[in-house]
Amino acid sequence: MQIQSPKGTRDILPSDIQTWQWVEKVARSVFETYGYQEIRTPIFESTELFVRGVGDTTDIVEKEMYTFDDKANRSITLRPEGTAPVVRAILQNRLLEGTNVLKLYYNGRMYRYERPQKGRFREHWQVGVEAFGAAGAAVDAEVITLAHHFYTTLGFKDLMLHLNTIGDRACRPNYVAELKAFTKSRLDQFCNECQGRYERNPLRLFDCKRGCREILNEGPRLVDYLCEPCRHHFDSVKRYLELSQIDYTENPDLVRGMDYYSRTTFEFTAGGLGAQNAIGGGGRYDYLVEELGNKPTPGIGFGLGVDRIILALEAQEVAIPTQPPVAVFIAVLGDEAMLVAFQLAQRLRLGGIRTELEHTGRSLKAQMKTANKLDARYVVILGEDEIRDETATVRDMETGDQQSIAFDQLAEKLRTH
RNA sequence: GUGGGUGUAGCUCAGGCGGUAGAGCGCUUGACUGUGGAUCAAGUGGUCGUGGGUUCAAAUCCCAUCACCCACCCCA
Repeated sequence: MQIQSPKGTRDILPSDIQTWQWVEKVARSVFETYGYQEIRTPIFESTELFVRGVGDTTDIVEKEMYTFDDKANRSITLRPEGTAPVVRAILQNRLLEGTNVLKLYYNGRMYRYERPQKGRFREHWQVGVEAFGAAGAAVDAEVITLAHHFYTTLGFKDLMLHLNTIGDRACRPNYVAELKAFTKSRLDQFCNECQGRYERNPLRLFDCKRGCREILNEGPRLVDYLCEPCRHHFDSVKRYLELSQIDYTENPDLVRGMDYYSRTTFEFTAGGLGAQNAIGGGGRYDYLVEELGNKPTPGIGFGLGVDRIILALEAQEVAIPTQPPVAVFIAVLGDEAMLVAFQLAQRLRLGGIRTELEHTGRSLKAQMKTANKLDARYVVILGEDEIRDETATVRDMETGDQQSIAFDQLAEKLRTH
């Protein structure tokens, strides 16, 4: 039996790599434009970080983590998300000390033990940003603007922004209590799963894709329970977005999967992805730093799924800038020519020209075919005549023109093209 | 964890009423003794996912198993 990659993992092949590199390049470039610096954290962490950070009643922690004991019986978990590790890192390295606002971005693989489907993998790539130290609504809007900037730079056509607020410590408990009371009186009308949600995390009732959501239309609305500061914060975020001319839909159902969120939550969805259509999301987490043992520090961030973004770009047929793998192909005829070709190739490469040469000694016709398939702009032909005259025959594959160029001028001539 | 679908050549897929395995693309070679993209021709290529059963005979029927895909759950 052939050994296969583990379920839910996959190889990113050379034929796809330019798309990946492009998405990563755009992310870096946009994030740095907004003043973010990269941070890299370990791919595994102490299990406790996620239990405390993400929340022990969340699905991620309850059933989706890759957790194991190391040889010294420490409980280790492959990171399922990026925010908690970043918070751990800034606390451990005292990055908040002496800093006003700290802006970081990351790019890495995340691990969740879930049943794979379209746009969902056990190993997936996320890029994200985190901003610490600013409590004002302008930062919320800035992060959302950054995300929007990123998606539109990539060329997304079919993009939607969903926006919500989930209140804070002052007002959310009141609302949750009302919601529970409302739900309890008609619990028998809810599906089995929602009855479980009622126990564990009532806000998740809004996630139900069956009929239960209907029942809640009659129930209490979070917007009616927001405290004054939360209401004002939300209004400000919306005003900033309107100033930036970013369209959004208020979506009161948007409750995110981690316990650490407060106030603003948002999510971007894209067409062409099937059921898993969220290509990024985030929110404010003003209590997370405190939860992980430091003095209270406001924070907000968002993460985007690279795998899904690439699927959506393909579905939306967005053109991706690519370059041919080689610029110059050296066609070689005979063993003598090979000795010369090897040296010439090295000279071109030292000159920064992407160069490939024939390694299997086929007919010139076959070599031309290969050069064509590689989309090389030039073919340098080396046979007996060329060796004798120390002059290469250079063919422009676009125009079909051919000329003779002395060996010692080759690098310079080809570079200027 | 639950449901449905699919596994045949490197890739995309036919064949399915049991009777020695097919196409297109790719790759190699040739038509064109040192010149690509087009055309034509020849060649290359498969323990028909795996194991078992029925049968004179199984890619085809039956059972089991594995893998992948899609959906639920949840999320990126």
